[in-house]
Amino acid sequence: MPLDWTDLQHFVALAREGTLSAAARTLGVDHVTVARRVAALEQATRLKLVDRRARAYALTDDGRRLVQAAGPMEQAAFAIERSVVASRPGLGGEVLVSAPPTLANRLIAPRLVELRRQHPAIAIKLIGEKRIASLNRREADIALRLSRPKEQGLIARKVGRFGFSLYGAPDYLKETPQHELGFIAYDSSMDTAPQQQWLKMIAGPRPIVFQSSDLESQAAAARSGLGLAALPDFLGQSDPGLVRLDSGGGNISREIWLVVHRDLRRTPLVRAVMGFLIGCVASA
Amino acid sequence: MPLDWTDLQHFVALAREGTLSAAARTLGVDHVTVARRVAALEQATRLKLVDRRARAYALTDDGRRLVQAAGPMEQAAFAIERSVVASRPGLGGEVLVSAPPTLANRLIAPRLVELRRQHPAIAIKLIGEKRIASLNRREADIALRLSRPKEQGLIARKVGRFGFSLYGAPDYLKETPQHELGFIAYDSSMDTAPQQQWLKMIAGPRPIVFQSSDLESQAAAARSGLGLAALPDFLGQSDPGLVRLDSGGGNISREIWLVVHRDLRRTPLVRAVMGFLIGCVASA
DNA sequence: AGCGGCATGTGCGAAAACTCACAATGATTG
DNA sequence: CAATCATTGTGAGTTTTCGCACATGCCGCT
Repeated sequence: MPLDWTDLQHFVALAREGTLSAAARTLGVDHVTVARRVAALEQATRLKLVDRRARAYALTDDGRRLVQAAGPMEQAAFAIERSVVASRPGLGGEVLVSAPPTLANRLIAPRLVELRRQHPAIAIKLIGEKRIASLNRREADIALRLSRPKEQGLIARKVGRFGFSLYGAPDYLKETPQHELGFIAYDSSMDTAPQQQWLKMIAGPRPIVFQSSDLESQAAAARSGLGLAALPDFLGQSDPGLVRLDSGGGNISREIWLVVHRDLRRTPLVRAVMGFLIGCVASA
Repeated sequence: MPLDWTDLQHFVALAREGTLSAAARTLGVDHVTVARRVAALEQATRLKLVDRRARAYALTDDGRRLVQAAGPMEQAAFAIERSVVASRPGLGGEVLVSAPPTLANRLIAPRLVELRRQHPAIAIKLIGEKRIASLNRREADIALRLSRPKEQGLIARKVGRFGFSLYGAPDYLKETPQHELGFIAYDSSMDTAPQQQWLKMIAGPRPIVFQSSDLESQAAAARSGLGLAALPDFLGQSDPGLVRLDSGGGNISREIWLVVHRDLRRTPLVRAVMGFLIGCVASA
């Protein structure tokens, strides 16, 4: 009798995520279940697949071979999930949308009511995470990204652009001389982002007084008079507690890319949501 | 959360086998389980995948699409099973061998004891069926066939040849004039087999007095004096109750092919069994 | 060095899945 | 046309599987 495919599924998830807990999260089960199913697979194959180490599991040679053989199976499983979504008739069902947090909160979320009015049966699940969701693994059906993705099988389309400017509280700007201005930046994990490098260039020798991974926090800090933050114009312009400062040092802008998997691009449901998203970012 | 792979496995089995019962047999579960898992898959995908008809299930359009998408997944699963077998270390474990019934009974089974003496840890599961087992689906690890297979990924090697001759009981041959001889043949499902066509050519207008799908039955009938049967020489020669008749009309012989999947050909365990099988048929 | 976060292992209770046995239905065959 | 075979459907009982809660252990940070 054949191997249990669920055992394989759990094992592949463990191999990809590295830990029982992470694998359990992606599978929507308890970590104990993952451990049990992997043990079951080891017994069914009579192979030792993992070394139980303290903090994380390590695959044995046999385990690596099995994962390699199982890679195509997982890809096929993802293709099936996409096929299921693509088969959904009409304009009803759940669509997973991934977008950078600020885009999600400021441009999309406020206008979801419009979509719901037009297509009451569409339920959007909006994932506002900085981590780029994998469309291949169907962590999302549609994604908004700030750069063109390079992955296989994905269709990307430039749908908008927005500029960054320096924003601060009006009182702060009035009271503070140019050379004493403080700056608000991303944390160092974003050092490679263009807007971060642009901000640091503008700041020059002047101090960075606050770092946050979250743009909303930076905006709030700027609003309270802590310093200047590089914010998207769609965020800064609409905030009555902030004014735009002409930085003098040129401006920077980023593109917005709409990304969808090839398998889903013709699905009515997905197309409807894509149209809605384009409307959201066109105004930026 | 992702689809349950076991649901997919059961659905694919149902689609391939056509009935709940047959799918349940290949999966080693009860037919109720297959029905329940397919229902679960329908609920998870929110698609109607099968039409419950009286005698057998019929796939809907969505079901067919899903099966098509799942085909690669099943292929990958079979590849994994082969990979598991190929990973087995040393000369121990179970090997599934498929061979035509007579070859299995007469050439292989009597010599299994030799293999067991040489490699005590090898357990052979010998499947003596006329139906050709699929090596791709891992219904068998090694197969002996009477013709070269055309399937992808399989390695075939000619390992022997055996001739057919007419055999009958000595008394029957002495007492019966040539033109009154009766013949013993396969049933009509084997009409395309060369030995069957050869027998009918020899028989000419003379009657076929008995048909059986089983060579052993034909031999037994011939032994009892019912008529002449076309038997492999390795079978007829070793039977003291039968004598070979020079048919005059030329002879016929069939090749024996040893077939193994490419993924398994280098596995020590499989190689050992292959060597044993070659030894079995070389004497034919 | 102490502490917080994250990961794994264990025991138990609850829930779900599976098997078994039997009934019903429809197709095929003599 | 009856009978038989194979399949699907239903209900009951039992096994198994799963999730929760807690304990333990390791790493990184202060």
